Amino acid sequence: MQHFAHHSEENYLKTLYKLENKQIKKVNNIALSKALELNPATVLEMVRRMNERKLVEILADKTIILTDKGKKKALQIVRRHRLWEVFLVDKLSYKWNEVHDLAEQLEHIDSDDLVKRLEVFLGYPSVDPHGDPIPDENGKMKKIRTQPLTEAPLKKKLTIVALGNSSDEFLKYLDKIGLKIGAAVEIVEVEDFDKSLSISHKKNSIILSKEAADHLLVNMP
Amino acid sequence: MQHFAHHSEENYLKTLYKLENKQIKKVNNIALSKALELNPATVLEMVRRMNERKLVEILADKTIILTDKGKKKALQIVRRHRLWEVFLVDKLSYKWNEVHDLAEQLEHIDSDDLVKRLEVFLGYPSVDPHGDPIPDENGKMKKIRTQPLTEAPLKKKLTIVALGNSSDEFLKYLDKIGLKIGAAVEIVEVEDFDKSLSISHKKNSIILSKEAADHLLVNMP
DNA sequence: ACAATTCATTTGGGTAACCAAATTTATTGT
DNA sequence: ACAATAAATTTGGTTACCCAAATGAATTGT
Repeated sequence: MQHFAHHSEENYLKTLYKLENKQIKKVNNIALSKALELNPATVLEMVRRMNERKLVEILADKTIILTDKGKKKALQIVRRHRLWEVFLVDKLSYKWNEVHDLAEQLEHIDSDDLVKRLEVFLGYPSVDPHGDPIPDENGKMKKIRTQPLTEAPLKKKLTIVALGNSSDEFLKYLDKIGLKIGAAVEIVEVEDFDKSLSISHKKNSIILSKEAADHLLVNMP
Repeated sequence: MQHFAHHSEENYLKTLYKLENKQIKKVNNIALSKALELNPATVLEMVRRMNERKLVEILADKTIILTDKGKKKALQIVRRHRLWEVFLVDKLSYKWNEVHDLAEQLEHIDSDDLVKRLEVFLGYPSVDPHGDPIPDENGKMKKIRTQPLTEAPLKKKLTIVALGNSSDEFLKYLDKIGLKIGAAVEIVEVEDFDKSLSISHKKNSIILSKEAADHLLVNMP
């Protein structure tokens, strides 16, 4: 009955992966500590252990980077996290913005077979409820190119693939007007005056402010 | 990012609950240690902590028993475990005998809401894949009375509700002859010579040895 | 009854994660 | 260049679990 192998380590890997991909700056001990909301001493200790396990490298300037091995593991966690999110939303009727903490727990369940079966059960989803792509078993992930709806071409079929803002207010607003990730839309017209957009969605016409449209990310072929 | 509150404690509670219900003997430190596969010193320490938390009582003769509070918590874990088992079998196509370890992990996911939604999603199952009843939110559980098929009455509609043996071989055998938990059967005849049974199932006739029938538990009204 | 066995308990350790506070080592603005 | 700032590191803890081995207490077979 041994519980959880390196539960924490997985959090470090995932956070490191996210920081490497999202930030411009190098990831140092302080940055990682802040992201993990842990004490720098704690993080330093852990990073050293992970270095010994060949999961990270510590460069001369103290930058912390994932090794290939670390990256692979990190992508596995990301994969689990996103698949569980799909499960929670598609099967248990959670909202997009409610699933993060639960997925954070579920991602640590240790079984590749389970994850594989989950993927099959969910019908091989390619993106999670936030529109982020789901890595395959080998950690390969399609880079999805997106653009804000405000920059997309008129009269083209577009799909909302992600949100630039996941605040409660925004999600509720989208709920109200009937839009969600995966929705097929088409820009009908842009109002010169205030840049508001008139779009069509399921035969309905919806008017969006420039601000709202800016946070709707659509596919870019 | 604080992980898991009292992950171990949940294992102690569940194990204690099972021992109290399955065993005739009083549960002492040694018995609990053996069941948990942990050192007696470890268990003693933990049991004391749980005593302080009012989850268990330590009687004068050193018997360890769950308090009402402890029992309630234990039943919650049992509920989670069994619901996850249903999920794994019904939705992810696992076999009855493959799900225990995974459910052991999943049962620690900390969210009552998730468990509730899971229950709804699974259609309010009343028993897990092994035929054990699933407690409701308040810990109430129907006691299912069972009897071996060998002791059940002839020519009555019976349902296989549990197995007296969960070995791989037995499960494979059942698979082969088309029987599983939930199956409706009826005893047609008992052979005097070797006590083998002829039963009907889905319009087919199946011959079972006494030994096999002994391990098939059916409902007892 | 009493030696043998079993159980309970104590003692002394161990590991994985965590922290605060002090210290050392850059880095940086003037 | 050099004081101020920031980052890295060290030191000395903590908690939750876990163990082996020694000791003490209770039970049991003969």
